[in-house]
Amino acid sequence: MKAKITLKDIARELEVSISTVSKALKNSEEISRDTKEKVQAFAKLYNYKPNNIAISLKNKRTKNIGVVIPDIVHHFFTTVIRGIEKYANAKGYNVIVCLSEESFDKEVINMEMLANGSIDGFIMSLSSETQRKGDYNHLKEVTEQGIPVVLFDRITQEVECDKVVIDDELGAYQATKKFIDQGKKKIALITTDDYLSVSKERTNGYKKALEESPLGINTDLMLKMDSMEMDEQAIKSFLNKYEPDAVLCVNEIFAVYSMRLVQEKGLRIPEDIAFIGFTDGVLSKYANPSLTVVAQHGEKMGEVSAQMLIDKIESEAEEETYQTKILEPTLVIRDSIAH
Amino acid sequence: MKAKITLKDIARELEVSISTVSKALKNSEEISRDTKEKVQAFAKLYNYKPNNIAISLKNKRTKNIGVVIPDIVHHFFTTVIRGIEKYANAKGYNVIVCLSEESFDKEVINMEMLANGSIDGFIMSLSSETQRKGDYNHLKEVTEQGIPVVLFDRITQEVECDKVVIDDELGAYQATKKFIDQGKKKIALITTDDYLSVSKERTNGYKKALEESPLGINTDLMLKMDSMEMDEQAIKSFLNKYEPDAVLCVNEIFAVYSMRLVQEKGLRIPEDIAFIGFTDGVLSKYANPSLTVVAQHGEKMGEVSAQMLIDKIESEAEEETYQTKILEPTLVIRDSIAH
DNA sequence: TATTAACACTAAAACGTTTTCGTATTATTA
DNA sequence: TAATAATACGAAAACGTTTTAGTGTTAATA
Repeated sequence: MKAKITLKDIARELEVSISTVSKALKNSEEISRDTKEKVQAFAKLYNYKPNNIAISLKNKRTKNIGVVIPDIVHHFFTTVIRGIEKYANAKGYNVIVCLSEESFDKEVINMEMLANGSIDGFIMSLSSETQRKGDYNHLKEVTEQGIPVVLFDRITQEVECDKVVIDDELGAYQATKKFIDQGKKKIALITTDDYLSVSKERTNGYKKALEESPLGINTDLMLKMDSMEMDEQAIKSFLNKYEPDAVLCVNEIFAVYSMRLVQEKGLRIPEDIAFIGFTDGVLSKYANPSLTVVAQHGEKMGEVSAQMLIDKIESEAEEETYQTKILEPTLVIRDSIAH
Repeated sequence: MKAKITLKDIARELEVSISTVSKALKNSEEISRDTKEKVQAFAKLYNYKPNNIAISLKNKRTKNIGVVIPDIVHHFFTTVIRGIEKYANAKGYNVIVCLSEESFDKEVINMEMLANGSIDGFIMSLSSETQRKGDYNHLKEVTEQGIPVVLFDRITQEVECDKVVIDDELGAYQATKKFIDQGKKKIALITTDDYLSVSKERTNGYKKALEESPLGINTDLMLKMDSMEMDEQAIKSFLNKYEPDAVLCVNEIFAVYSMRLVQEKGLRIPEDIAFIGFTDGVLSKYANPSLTVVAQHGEKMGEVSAQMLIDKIESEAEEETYQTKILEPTLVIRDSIAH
């Protein structure tokens, strides 16, 4: 086992001072060519690499980004992480991932753990419990300490920081409009409770499109699930009772499961009943029929978030100006609707 | 913006030395009750939290774990991360996630980046390129430095370290056996090239089961794809040409896609042709029909990996003894086979 | 020849902790 | 009363860097 070599070791071996070694490795003008060559050769030979922790302590920059998300076993979040990782890595940053598991307490604990010097900034999406409680003090404390934060997807207006969202309302609006244009008459919505910012937006878009149309809003056709978890029975009885000819679902799973239910009843997709979901994950692609979805471009979202955060981290200026970036969703047309 | 308070700040305010503050906060016997109360009250008031970086530098422990995986947009890896995160977090460790994107170079760069003090140990699964090249010097260097490594799932025997795998051979064996017992006669395998350790094991299990049966091995019935990526045409012509009555696939996607193909041809699942896949992800659960799979228990694998790693990190002893844990897969029976 | 400039290098502080060792003050014992 | 022990605290080193402010030597200038 060969331990890592330090500046001190090199200095001792070469009988120069630590500062000389440090400067020589940085190719400083102050050091003679001879010494530089000697030091650099030695460093290379013994594979010297500066200790990240020491550097972090010195310049109060860790080159780490903290990412706090509710759940990692979710295609959308997973693509966001990939986007963050891609951009951050290119900029020399590492990504520390913490999962809140939709719990307020875990979110708080994770943030506190990281806020004590471990990271230069946060990228996060709020847990459902946090959004339900509406308690954002942990976020406020962090921003007050001067640690930059970027919120994405599940955001709140109560914290002043950079934000990245997709236009969920627009996505739902476009999807609903599509149904209307295709002559669907009983357009249903399967969503979750409004405490999730995204569900709310999507519901708004759905309503808006219907309001603008001759169809108008029929609240009977709106099913609100208690959580993102599947309640198979609720969906089953809803579909049987109201027999919609089009269904917009706020995620993939609701949609795919609903498709299976109506297929078992002998209905044809999309002729008898059409489906559009949210999130362009594996499920949509490989479902039978494949599912038309409002794509959220998670990877793009991750990249944008990382870019905004790193810009803030690296900007000297202490500007207190924050922006919200709104990404446009796209409708990915597949076989669950006519085309 | 209120900056973080340090020991020095408290010492100055309270007109005591830094050491006194440090000890007081640790409730040291050396310090008088009066002073301790004073210091602790002050610290609480100003929300003092020790700086992680300084502590890391001091005791050469970062309480960070580096996780290097080929891809995060994969249900299996995602569940492993969750398992790691869960265990690590409970032990006070953070998880730094790096993606190799199946690239050897990225794997090397990521490891080098983290190995310079940022982490106390690695948990990783090899990129396909690394397995193909068979170059494990980056791993060897790290272990030689005394940094503990745990390899999971995609492992190699050429590096001495702890390992966690599921018994892929057994999983494939059991699945194939299931087909045989159900009277299937033309049992096909859709796999990838053997450079992936897991594909190899699974192929072995498939062969073993057939060898033991009257059916024997028919290499015509084994389709090797070039990579984990879908090649729809290859699968299509394979299924059309050999018309198997049972198919074992090394992942979900191959299976779900194949099921759709045969359904389009009018075959009934599982009567005419049955399917079993690997990885118990969302696809299997929501496919139509739902897919029987060999579950890999990713979360368990993550937990076990984290436990092995943290044990090594925290064990004083410099024992050079490594173990390989083999987890048993389970067959999750769903509608793609008779039952 | 005396002064200045250029060169090549070193000492030391700083980042924020922890910890060992030392010491002044008071209390206890012989 | 003198020696010793207990108490409560501080100084300083250490972790591995970076960087500022010197410093001694040689070369160039007046």
